[in-house]
Amino acid sequence: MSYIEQKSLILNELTQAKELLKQLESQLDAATSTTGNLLLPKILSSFENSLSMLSAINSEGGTQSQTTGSTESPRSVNGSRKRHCSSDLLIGNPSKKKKTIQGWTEQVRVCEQTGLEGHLDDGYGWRKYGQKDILGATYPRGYYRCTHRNAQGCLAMKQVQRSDEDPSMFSVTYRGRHTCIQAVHLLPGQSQNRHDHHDQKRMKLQGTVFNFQKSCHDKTEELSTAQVVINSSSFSFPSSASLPVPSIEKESDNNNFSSMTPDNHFMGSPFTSSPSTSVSNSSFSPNNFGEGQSMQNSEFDLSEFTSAFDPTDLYLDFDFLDSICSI
DNA sequence: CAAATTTGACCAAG
DNA sequence: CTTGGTCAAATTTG
Repeated sequence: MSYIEQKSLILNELTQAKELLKQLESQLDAATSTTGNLLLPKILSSFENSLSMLSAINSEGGTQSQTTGSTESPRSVNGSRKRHCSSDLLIGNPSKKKKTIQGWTEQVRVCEQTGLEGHLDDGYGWRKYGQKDILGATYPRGYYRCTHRNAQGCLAMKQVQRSDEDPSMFSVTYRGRHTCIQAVHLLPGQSQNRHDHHDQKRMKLQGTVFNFQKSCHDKTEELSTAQVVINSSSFSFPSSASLPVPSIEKESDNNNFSSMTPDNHFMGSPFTSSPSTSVSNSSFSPNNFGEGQSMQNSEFDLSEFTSAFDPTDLYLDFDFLDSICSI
């Protein structure tokens, strides 16, 4: 079956499911189910987002599956490139191109419009390892990697860049997946905090407006951009965490927001809220750190993070879509 | 003291 | 050459 055929099938199914959801919504309205009414718009918007993003996927290229198929970067894990003795290393490993694009798994824009202390935490510890001025951008781009890179070989990274036109908006680009276990959050004393933290986050995200827009660039590594507009109007966050805050904010001369952290979930909220992380990543998500995946089945919050980052996976990560995948 | 950040230099790709 | 990404020494932070 060709890629295009699969795509149209999935589109059909999604559209149908969306219509069904609309019907369900109207029925629920009549029945006045308050809890359901909160969820339905989210689910609906997820469908619409999925549809738009799916149609954005290049039909013949299959760019996403390609890029994410090899999520792990080619760079050596031990990766030390020494400045002085680098020659032997590179000669010994000539095949490796070291960096390249291919790992971009998700790009999320986080915009905190009103909230000041909106401390969106993605639950991970990040260590900044670089900052660069980007051509055409007013603000520098910060480079972060997982704190546990050395300890656990976690290759997750992210880039944070403040938007030029709207300085209150950050563009966060994730690369790689977390294979680490965030020890902080597993501590008995703090696990409860983390739980609460999550709950707050979830509540917060209920007031979130999601605008998924296609970024139909010609670059193959470019993925659909999820624009997350967060109306954190009434939520104040205890800035309990000593989370790594991008240095951008420090140099913010003007901003009223003093502690904004451009963080987010890997998957954006409409997806994280579905506990159906049965992980339907059939073909993708080649995780070489097999032991790190043991958490999938048990911990709900962890399963959120271990889910695939490939948008393709994201969209198909619904239970009722599993059948479609098997087409 | 360790851990995180800053910052200029290095490196590959275009 | 320029540009974006990374390294690592120096510095800051807790």
